[in-house]
Amino acid sequence: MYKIGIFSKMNRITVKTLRHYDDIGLLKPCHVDESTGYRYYSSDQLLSLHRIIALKQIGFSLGEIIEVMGKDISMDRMIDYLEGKQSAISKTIEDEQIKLNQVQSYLKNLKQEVIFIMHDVVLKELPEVIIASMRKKIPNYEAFNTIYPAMGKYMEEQKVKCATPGYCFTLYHDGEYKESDIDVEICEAVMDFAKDSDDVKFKKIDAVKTAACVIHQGPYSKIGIAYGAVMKWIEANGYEIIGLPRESYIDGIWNKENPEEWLTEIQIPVKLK
Amino acid sequence: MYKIGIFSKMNRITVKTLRHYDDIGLLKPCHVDESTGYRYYSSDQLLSLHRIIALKQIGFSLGEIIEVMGKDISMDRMIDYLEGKQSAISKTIEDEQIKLNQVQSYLKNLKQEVIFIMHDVVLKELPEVIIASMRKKIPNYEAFNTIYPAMGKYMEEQKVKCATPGYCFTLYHDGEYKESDIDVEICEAVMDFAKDSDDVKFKKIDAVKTAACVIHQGPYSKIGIAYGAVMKWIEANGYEIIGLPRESYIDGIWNKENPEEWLTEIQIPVKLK
DNA sequence: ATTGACTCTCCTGTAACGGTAGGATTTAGA
DNA sequence: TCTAAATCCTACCGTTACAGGAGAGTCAAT
Repeated sequence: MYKIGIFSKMNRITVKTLRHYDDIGLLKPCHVDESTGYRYYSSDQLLSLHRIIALKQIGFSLGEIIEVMGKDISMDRMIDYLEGKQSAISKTIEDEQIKLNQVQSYLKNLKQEVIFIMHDVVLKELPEVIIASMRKKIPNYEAFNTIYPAMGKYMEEQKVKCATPGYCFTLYHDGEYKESDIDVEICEAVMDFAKDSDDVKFKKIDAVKTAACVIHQGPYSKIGIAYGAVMKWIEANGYEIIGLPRESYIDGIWNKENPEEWLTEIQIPVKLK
Repeated sequence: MYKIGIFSKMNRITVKTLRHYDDIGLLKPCHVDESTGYRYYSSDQLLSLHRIIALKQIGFSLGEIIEVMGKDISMDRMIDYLEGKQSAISKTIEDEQIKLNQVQSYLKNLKQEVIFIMHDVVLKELPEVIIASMRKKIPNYEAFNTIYPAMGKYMEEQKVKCATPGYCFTLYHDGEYKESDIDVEICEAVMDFAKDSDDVKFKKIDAVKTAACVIHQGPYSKIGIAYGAVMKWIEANGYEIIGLPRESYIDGIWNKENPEEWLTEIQIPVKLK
């Protein structure tokens, strides 16, 4: 029969921890003095404690340890538990590996000192949405000024409600950068389907599990820098592009006078290579 | 100016989280209505939020994010931070890899069903201690009965105090298992140095950073099973032995009549290969 | 009897929110 | 214009596995 201090030293575990295990019912002392409340442990309990520590080392939570130690657990059940742990651990390793890549690409960027305005790349999910879309070949970028109003007008006529928050983006269908005859599709998230017109079509687009996103601040003429940053990031972090990039408009001519304040988010569907 | 709900949807982040960031001063809404307390965000803040999410994704704590975003942090400082993260992440990956190995070796054991009594292997540190030791060649295992009392007697004469908790163990110096002429060293942790005798020597032994430990319950004749279990574990988990195994006596003839209740801990200094 | 080493319970704090309660406000539809 | 639904607010508790500390009681040796 050992007092708590000595028992704690025998196992290189703190007194606090032993008391905690008592509190939660994981390891009750074999005897507690009624008048003083002193806890007394026996050497048998070293075995239990040993087991507890072993399970903790392989990532079991205390709750799980109570479960597997409390009742005589069947071997199959134990195997299930362990296999659960196995995949959980594998997952964390993968996740940490992804983080590590990201940190390293940040470091590389910072050290190269090429870009002073950092573009923070974030991975996020894009939900499924219903969109009104209009695909056109336009002669040049100026022509945006004509097609956006056209779609807006049609939607107003049809009393189509836009989604909240607004989500309005452009897809570029050309494989390459072009300055003329650009094949663009402008899209706006809506609440529900409506009648298609010759120009405006309604369709549902699937959710995107992972998209690499950056925000570009400033006029569209400088958006190339942001594109460059994401592309570099995607390359550096071992992802590949699996869909058309979206240019989502947050702030622009419609609500901000100063082009330096315009905000656009580039969203590129990706997956790990 | 967006209300919290819409702003949360724009970023796929919960309202709770935004309120939390407000509370801790990480991202204050650009305007708060004085009478209603309603929070209003501007699209500028998307940029900040984006950055916050990016930093979180690479493992920054909110506290750290406040630091790096609050004041204009120098690039060198940022590099320091990132390098810190880098090594932290590498460390977790290593640790998780170790866990994974352990889980897998458990699974292998369980599925083979060879051993029904599980031996839980625990890694722990062994502290530096001063010991009284007596190294002898003994003709057979029976002879332990003679040498232990001999050392005990000398220590009593010299009024040497044993350490608390008691730590008494045997080192086997033979490379191989032998049944006769066994080269053993019996050791007992003491409080301080004392005068050496011909037989009994005092010395300090270094701490062991990592030792693989199992507890064996039962008579010494069956301790081989426990040895087998640790050895197998060490092999399976990619460790190698870097010192003499210690057999530490917890319960034995001196306090338990029934040999089935005896407890012995095997401690083997190891390191990752 | 005193001192110092242990021990006890109880309370608070950690990180990053999630859940819920109870009440105020805004918006949409009738 | 009225009501109901949606949205918002603050405030408090719960999560994990303990650590730290306060204040008080206990034990062994001098």
